[in-house]
Amino acid sequence: MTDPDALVLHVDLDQFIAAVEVRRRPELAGRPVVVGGRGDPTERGVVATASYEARAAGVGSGMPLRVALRKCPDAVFLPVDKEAYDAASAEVMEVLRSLEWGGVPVVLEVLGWDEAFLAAGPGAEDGEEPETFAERVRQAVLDATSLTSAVGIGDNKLQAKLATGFAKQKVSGAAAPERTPESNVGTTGTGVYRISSERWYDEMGSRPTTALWGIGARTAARLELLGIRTVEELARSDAQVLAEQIGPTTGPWLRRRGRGVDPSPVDATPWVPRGHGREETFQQDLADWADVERETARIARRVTEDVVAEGRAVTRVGLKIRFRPFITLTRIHKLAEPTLDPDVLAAEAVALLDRVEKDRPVRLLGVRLEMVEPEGGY
DNA sequence: TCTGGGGTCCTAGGACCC
DNA sequence: TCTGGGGTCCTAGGACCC
Repeated sequence: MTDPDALVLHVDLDQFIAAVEVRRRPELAGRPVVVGGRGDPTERGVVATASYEARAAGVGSGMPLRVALRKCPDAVFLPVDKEAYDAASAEVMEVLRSLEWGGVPVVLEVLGWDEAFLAAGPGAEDGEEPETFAERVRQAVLDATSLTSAVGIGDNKLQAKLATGFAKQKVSGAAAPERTPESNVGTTGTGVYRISSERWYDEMGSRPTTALWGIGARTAARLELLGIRTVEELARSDAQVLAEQIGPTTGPWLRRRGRGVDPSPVDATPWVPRGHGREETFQQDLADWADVERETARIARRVTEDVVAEGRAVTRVGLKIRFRPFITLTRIHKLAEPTLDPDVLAAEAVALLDRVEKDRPVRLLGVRLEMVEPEGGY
């Protein structure tokens, strides 16, 4: 019998941003939709999400909007509407939070707009199989929000998260690229996938290390220098060498990833932000330093509003500046006294500009404000 | 065709103190 | 006069994720 205590589910909404846009504009269904920037594909900006139809034309997230326009001239381009996605996300999370598994409320860890981990709550009773529960999760979200999702099941968060990726391949993957998630609604067994510790190496062993959650191209390249290319090679690697070459914390962590081990619990503690920031890429580079100072102060005041809403004073002020062509610097300063005074914070941000060379046109400016730790810690 | 924006966490190195 | 080393704070940058 399956012990639900040992299991983790990961829920991931399909094409969340594009799906939210199509949901409120049904006439867009079936059309290529690209969401990004201010919705003008001739401006500087990149694709946040592309619908399946746009993906079929070669549009992918992170791609400059101008490139997306060239690849898919028929696409509908829409601006990023954060408030709409916040609201839709809250709808989804409320549905998930209300679910019971084994007769008790689930433990829900929200991971972003469109992702969450679920675990059985304390005292849950054995009974409903995880695959059955996973289908119930998808159906509940669909019924309440009209949004489709995939669910991964694993013995821990790492496995569940990776399983969701496989579930999505089953829905929209290479074998049937023309299928949409909608065509699978109601069909049992699609959009759900399970990985287990017993099957870990069968599923993951021969895949490149980048297939793991938390290993990107840079880390994969470093591992390759040590002769480690696949997940199984990472799992079998010398712990000593990894700790020496990669670091005493990150080395062992990477090796655990390779072995499919992830001891981190599903944690329902609400997220408390460390800070807030805003950055802006200008449509035209700023050549006049007076403009740079004015824009820095403006952004700093804007971020101050976000922080004031949080109610915790600022301890550190950070500046990010990107020059032409694409040279990025950061400067940060710890304040003598925590404050929420907009004038002080704007002045601190502008003062950081004196710590960079003022000799090139500015492409981007960003201000980040870090807050004092809340009472009781994070 | 130039390469977004909002976050977090880790590491390395310098300064400073004991 | 020289030397070693540990601990902590601070900053800059790297890496990753959604």
